[in-house]
Amino acid sequence: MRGSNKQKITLAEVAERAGVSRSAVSRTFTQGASVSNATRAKVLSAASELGYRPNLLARSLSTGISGLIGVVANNFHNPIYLEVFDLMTRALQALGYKTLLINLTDETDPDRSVELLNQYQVDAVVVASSTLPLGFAEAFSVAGIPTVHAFGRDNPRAPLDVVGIDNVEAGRIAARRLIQCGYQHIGFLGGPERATSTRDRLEGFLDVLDSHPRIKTQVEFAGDYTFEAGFSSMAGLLLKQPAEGYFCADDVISIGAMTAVRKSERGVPEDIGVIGFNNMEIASWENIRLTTVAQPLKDIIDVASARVDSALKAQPGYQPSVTLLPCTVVERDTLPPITD
Amino acid sequence: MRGSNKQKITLAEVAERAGVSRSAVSRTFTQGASVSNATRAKVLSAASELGYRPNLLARSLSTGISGLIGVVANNFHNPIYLEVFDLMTRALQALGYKTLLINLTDETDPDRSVELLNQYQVDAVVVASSTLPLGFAEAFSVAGIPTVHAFGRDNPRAPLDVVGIDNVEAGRIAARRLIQCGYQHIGFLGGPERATSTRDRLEGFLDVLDSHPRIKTQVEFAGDYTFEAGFSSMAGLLLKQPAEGYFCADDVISIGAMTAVRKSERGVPEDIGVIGFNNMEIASWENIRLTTVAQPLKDIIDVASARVDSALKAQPGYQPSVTLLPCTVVERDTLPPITD
DNA sequence: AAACAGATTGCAACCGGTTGCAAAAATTTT
DNA sequence: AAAATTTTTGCAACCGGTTGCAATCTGTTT
Repeated sequence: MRGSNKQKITLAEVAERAGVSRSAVSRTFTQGASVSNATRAKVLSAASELGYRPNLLARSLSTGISGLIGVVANNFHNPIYLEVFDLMTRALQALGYKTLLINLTDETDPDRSVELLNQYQVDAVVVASSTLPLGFAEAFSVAGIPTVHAFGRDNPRAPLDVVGIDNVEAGRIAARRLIQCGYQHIGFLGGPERATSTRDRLEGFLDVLDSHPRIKTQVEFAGDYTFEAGFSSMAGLLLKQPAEGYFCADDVISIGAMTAVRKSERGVPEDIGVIGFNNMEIASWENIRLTTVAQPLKDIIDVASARVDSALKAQPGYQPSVTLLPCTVVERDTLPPITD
Repeated sequence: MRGSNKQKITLAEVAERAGVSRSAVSRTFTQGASVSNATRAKVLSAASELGYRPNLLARSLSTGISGLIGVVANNFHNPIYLEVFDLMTRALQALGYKTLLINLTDETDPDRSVELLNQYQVDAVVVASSTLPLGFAEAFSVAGIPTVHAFGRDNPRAPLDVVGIDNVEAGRIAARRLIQCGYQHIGFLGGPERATSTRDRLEGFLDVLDSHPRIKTQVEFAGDYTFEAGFSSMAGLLLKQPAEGYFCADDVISIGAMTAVRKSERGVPEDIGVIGFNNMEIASWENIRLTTVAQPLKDIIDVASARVDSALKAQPGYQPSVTLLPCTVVERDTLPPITD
């Protein structure tokens, strides 16, 4: 007895059962269409007896609206993205959209992605990545797909909606916090050198340090957002002349770096202070307690999904905008307490 | 100059340009349809000049195949799911499917999910969760949607495709490994008590220990797959009479537990040994080096997606099957080396 | 009661594809 | 070269909805 394979019931069947036209049925299921209460009632009861559900794909054919939002990602190793997916799917679902999750890890050709998104008639796409080449978001936008770039940055080449953090300011915040510790030698241990997020943070970082000419600065890049990269970069630094405190590009890198420091018989924060980035869950663990710069994840997602929504309901004159949200430092135990 | 809003081009336009019928165009874009090379060539060139891409949603209307696979999840806090999503999207994409990611965190009513999946005409759904109530997978299957439950277990109530690990055997493996350490008092620090995965592992665990009546056993449940839960459960255990070695339900719980142990001035593995579960990336970190039971994530996903594929191409007599893959322990530094 | 406005309804065309069928064309057989 | 067969092609209907338009049905207004 293989499951009661429910036939899909269609509009026409409901119409017949309710003794009305197909239009009537359609209208009772579309917002703001004109149906009398009498027929609506007939239709509704027929529909529920039959268990009718409109076929949204068929509907999309006439309306041109699929309700599908492409969520494009290429970094499935940074744990914050799990939270991003959680928040994003829920936000989109709450607005009545569905998430088409596109993994671009293996993809290098923007046009192929455009094709893919187009074939599925996504209404919009949100690029959730700070590492995807800008060409992708650009290509989506040029192809006429409303695009919002979450965790992105202003891109003068293509005007598109951007929601992210102010990485330059984040770099400044970290630099100021390290200066507050009284350090005379401060290090920047960045992520991949080419990533714009890395470059922006470095810019802000150096910006602040420029006005403190006495403080020595050191700049280094971990190739990767991994423990291993943080560990080995720091191990290398320790062989030379390490700084007194480091701003690391990421919490995972920070933990790798801290592990290297401690392995060398030095203490964190006694000998070397560390401030991380992202405020991942792990940063709060009792055995880590990493002082770190937090990005307002939920806000970013909320703004991004609201932006999608309004881009879709937009008037012809819709202009994309860029929103950069501020970061905050969350104090824990890997920097010495502030000496004021 | 707002992006060159490409109009979508349709079959009809290509047909006109190529000077053939719409059917001819359709046929050149469908596998195994009958078109002469001559017309195929004409169509193809017209199509590429115009930049035509078939609208897959429209196609799905006639073919009844949407190419959409619902991936249903409800646990966005366990880092392994990030890897699951990565592997799953890539596997599905490689087979030509698209992933509709459905977040059921807030959902308690199976029927509503069925409705949602049905409205989008998903061809199949893979439930990627060991904690989603069985009623969901069951409801999908009953509604006639081919369902494969990844990370699930055999469910006698509804015959559906299951791919997961043998949790009972995993419990046995962990127990045997702890016994090898020569411990006379062994503990099971499980996840949520109601979860079937917890219960299955406990069953296997006790199964092995039953044949070692001299060994004392202790059973405790962390309410949650979190650091905090592991930490506080272990802290509680330490106040009483802790066992010599513990099998923890999860790597994160393990790390919480280890942290509690160390905070109490005891050593891991000298005083208390720990074996975890999942082999998450973090388990291999230099400062953790957790001995743990690994589940074959990639294999599970590969089998699950292959199962989806074959369920869709299946002959009428298709029978769902359950596949339970074996786990292996990966040795690191939180259990004393095996004394043989 | 007649004239009018507004609300409701069904018809039919359309969204962008697929596909059974019969006619036309190309190829093979006799 | 005619007949038989196979391949290719276009017509038209269909997938499951939506929607402009004109016709019908209400309820008002005078």
